[in-house]
Amino acid sequence: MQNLLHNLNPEQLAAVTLPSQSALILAGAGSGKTRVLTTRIAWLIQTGQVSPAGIMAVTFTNKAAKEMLTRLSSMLPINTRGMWIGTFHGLCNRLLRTHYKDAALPQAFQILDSQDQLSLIKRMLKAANVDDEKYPAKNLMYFINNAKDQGLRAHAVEAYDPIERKMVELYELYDQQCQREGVVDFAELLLRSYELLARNGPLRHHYQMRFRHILVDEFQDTNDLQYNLLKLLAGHSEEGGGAIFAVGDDDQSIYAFRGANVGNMQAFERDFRVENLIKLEQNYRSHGHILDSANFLIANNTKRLGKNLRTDAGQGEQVRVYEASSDLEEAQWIIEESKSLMGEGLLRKEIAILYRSNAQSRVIEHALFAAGIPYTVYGGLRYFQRAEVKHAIAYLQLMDNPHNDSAFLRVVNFPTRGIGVRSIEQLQMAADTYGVSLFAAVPYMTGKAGTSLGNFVKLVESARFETQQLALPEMVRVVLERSTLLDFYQKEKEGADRIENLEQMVNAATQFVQEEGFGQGAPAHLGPQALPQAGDAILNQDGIEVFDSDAALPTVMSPLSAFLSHASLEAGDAQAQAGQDAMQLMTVHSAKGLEFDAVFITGLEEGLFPHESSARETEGVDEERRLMYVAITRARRRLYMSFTQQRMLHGQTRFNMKSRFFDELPEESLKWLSPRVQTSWFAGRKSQTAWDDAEFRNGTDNRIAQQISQKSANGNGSGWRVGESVAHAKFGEGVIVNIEGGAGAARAQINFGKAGMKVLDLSVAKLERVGR
DNA sequence: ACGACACACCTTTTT
DNA sequence: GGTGTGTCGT
Repeated sequence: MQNLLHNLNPEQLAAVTLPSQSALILAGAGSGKTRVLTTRIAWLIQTGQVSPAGIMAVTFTNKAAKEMLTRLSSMLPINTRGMWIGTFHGLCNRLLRTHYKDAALPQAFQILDSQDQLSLIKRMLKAANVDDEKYPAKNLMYFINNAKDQGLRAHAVEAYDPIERKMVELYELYDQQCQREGVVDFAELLLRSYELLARNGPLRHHYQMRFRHILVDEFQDTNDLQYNLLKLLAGHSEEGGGAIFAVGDDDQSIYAFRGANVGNMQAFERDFRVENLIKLEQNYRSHGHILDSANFLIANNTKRLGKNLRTDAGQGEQVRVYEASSDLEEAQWIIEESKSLMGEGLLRKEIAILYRSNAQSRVIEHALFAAGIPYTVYGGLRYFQRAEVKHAIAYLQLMDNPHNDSAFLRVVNFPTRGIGVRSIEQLQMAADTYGVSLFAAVPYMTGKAGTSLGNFVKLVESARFETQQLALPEMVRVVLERSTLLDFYQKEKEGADRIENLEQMVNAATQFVQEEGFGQGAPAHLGPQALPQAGDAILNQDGIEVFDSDAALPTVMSPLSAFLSHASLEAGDAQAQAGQDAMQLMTVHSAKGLEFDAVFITGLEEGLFPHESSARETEGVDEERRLMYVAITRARRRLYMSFTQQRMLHGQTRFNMKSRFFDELPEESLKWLSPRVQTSWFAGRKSQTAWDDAEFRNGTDNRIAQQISQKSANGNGSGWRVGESVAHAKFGEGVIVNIEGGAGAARAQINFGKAGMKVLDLSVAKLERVGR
């Protein structure tokens, strides 16, 4: 035990060893939050306060769950299998699989990912003859998911106008369709679990008694439904329910747009009468100037629980700020700075380039590519989302649950087998009239269409029959061949990668079977536990029946069903250029939870960061500021910030002012690098030794050349320059967007931000240069 | 059934 | 600017 608690600071130690009551841990960035969470679990078990089966730990991502399991098993020599550690969705899946009957789901229910959900909605709208101009599928999807995230079924949604009433109606229809197909969307996993526990007293009681300790990571990201589900699981303390150990950071709440409710932290304090609020403010990550910047900035937010990070590391270096003339030049600057960082011995993978929106990555990628620097971009297409993989999965889905219409439509004519849109239309009509799935409607079809559709059905059924006795990996292999997917891509010119991905699926299945214990022997159990396990309860009329051996697992769930839910819940990594030392490009959102020696925060401009669409909402800018806070706190030793005068976005050149966040940072922690470009772009360029002319001419983009001509055109007698920052007595600070007319009669269009866009006569208006 | 073209979209993301 | 989707013509 000494070992476990060794090296914890006083606050961490206090948190880890709290009594068995609900507690809120306010854990700042880099304060060792995961360590506290896992040590708490280990300590509870080691001191005999709880058995592994009494632990539930919830995270938001599979990555976080895995990390927790890995660390835990290195701390304790115990089988983590009895614990429920996983994502909200993963654990809800486990619950629903175990109690599928009570949840009114078919045993082989399948999970729709967002793509499938959207296609189901589109299909439904078409079948119901709904005007998709008036009710776009995406809006409806948003509407439905929002309602579900708040725990509302269609009948409970309040509609205030005819449009909303119709949406509610379609929501109801959607749920019916899902039920018919035996599929659930992501939000449904949670809502169905909530309803199951809310309605089923004995079951609720069972789990309340079982989970003595529920630990929640990133609590600030919970939505209303997740919070209510936790409340239900923990029960009231008077009833002797378990304790919730919530760890979160209100300053890092950046997911309000997807329903997260920071208010849950205060609600939790109130609802659970939290007596133990512990703040972890000791930061083990960043140097002083970086931390000062973060603290200074976030102090501008009201409505905080209040927290100030401190570090024992020295002040370190100042934050370096750079004003670029354009997005291209910004990219070039990043490359020069990175090169010198690497010259200092920094690994490429220790350098991160962050941006607010994905669209910004292109210019940077382009420049990195031209400079021959290896890089990886986060947020690409995941393994299980690739078209060819989804096709193969669809065949497997049909074998496990033929009523999944999304799967049916995806592959009924892929590879092509002469089943056209007409046949599908007819089949759809038949399915509608008889109220059955497309698969089940096939026997009603006659003629040529009937024959070809019948053959498809036969294909699926024979594949299912033939693979019944096979282990999952072999089953996958057979399906790849029987579906003729492999043949199809063999003939494709660019099919090599796709074939490789398909073959990769056999490996994925092998690995899955091993990790989840469907094979023989005791598995090394590290995967997130999305499945019912030995020790989980099944409730029947007589009471509670408990699995006592792994042998009981297959009766709850076939390996195939398990694998399919794994594929939906864990989309897999984006293309893993594993092991490669490459610079890291990502949005600020996806950087959350990561850390790097050096970080570039780019595009710090009004309208971009903070993003213009956030300015309208009252809470919007606060969330942008938290986002900036997250960005700053990613850096260990070196932090760079940049903004540009001119940027190409959505095919248009925009002139933005520097971000308001610069005014919220401590001046003494910033080091403004002198801009290369001020009065003359060309002169500025020439002074840069790093840019030789060859590089310039073969450069990343000939837009640079265009800029020169533009500059010289504008750099006429007016004395002012497009992109230049100016100050006006009444309108405040602004940026020159355009200059019209010649010397003497020049007028400038100026973006004053809050004061709006103005056109001023340069010979009259009193403008001052804002230079750095 | 497939390729060509027009058109709309464009903040952030996990499950 | 770029991508992805939808419709049309062959």
